[in-house]
Amino acid sequence: MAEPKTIVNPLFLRDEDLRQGIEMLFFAYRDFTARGDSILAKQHFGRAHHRVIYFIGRHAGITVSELLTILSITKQSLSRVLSQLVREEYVLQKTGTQDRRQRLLYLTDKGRTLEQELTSDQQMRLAAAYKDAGAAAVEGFRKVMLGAMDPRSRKHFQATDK
Amino acid sequence: MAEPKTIVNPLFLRDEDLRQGIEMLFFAYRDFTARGDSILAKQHFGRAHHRVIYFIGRHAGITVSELLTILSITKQSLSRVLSQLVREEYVLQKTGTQDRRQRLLYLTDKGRTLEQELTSDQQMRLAAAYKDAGAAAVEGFRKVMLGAMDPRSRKHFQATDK
DNA sequence: GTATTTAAGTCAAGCATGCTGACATATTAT
DNA sequence: ATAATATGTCAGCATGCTTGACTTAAATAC
Repeated sequence: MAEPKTIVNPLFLRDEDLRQGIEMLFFAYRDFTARGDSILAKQHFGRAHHRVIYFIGRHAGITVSELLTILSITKQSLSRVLSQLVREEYVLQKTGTQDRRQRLLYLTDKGRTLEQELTSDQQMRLAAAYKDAGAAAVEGFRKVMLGAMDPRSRKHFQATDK
Repeated sequence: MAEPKTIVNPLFLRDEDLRQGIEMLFFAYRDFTARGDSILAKQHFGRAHHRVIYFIGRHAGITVSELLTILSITKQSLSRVLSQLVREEYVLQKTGTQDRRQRLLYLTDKGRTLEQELTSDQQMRLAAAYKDAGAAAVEGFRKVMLGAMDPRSRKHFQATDK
């Protein structure tokens, strides 16, 4: 306690404060995704399936390459997950009309049902946190989260904003 | 667009608002960990090594079972990572004095150097986000994050608080 | 109209992270 | 002496991500 061991303190923020922030991200993200993981495990799916289903649900008609960009993974990684979801009829592919090379992705009814099950759990969890924290806190949460992500990710929240 | 497809709207929070929150967690967490992942990949380590090094650095002398509790993984999963870190001299094990069954874990100098490299990147990132957002926003961020995690995780931030 | 680029898919191999189950050893507690 | 606890280990399995090398079909450029 006598000697501060960190000289790196650029903004009057203590090492301790920043470590708490780091840990909050770790614990919140882990706990936030745990329930979905266990739902998915029952149908032999993983978190990757959740992300794919989520973003197809969010952006119906998204192309494969757009999805790759959002997820920042390789097409080989996506391929295994996506082809499983198509094979088991959670996702439907339609050939693009403008560009017939594209495969536009949509959720089937079955896919939408699963998406809702997964997403609504996270929504309820977040809604409860938002409610407890209050509107001002939510605005602060959004500001910090936007600041913590890459500018490239931040763009997802600009056009989509209310 | 005529039919609202989500009836679940318990707190006057729109589906859209909650989805943005979900996505913010996804993007922020991913971007937040990406740099560390790439540093670790160079020494053939992964994110699991980071977490172990981080929490040993944070709680010098932590026991294996305490570490397992924090990380919420099995001892078999930890074992692989931990024994690597011990073998490559990032982590040092000392037999407990009170209970000689325990292995108290400490970072070596080499471990502390790596820990600093990994953590300082995240600290700088978070410090910048905190600074841009302002003190009130940081308090809001903390409130929401605490609300989003499990009560069990929340406990980590109670005793440790300023 | 041929050549190039682009969108998507596939095969193969490799590594990291997690899991379950089954034991083994040393030490502490009853 | 026996039981419980802390730690470690072996084996096997699923998942998720990677790089690299190709293929096919369609659009675009020259």
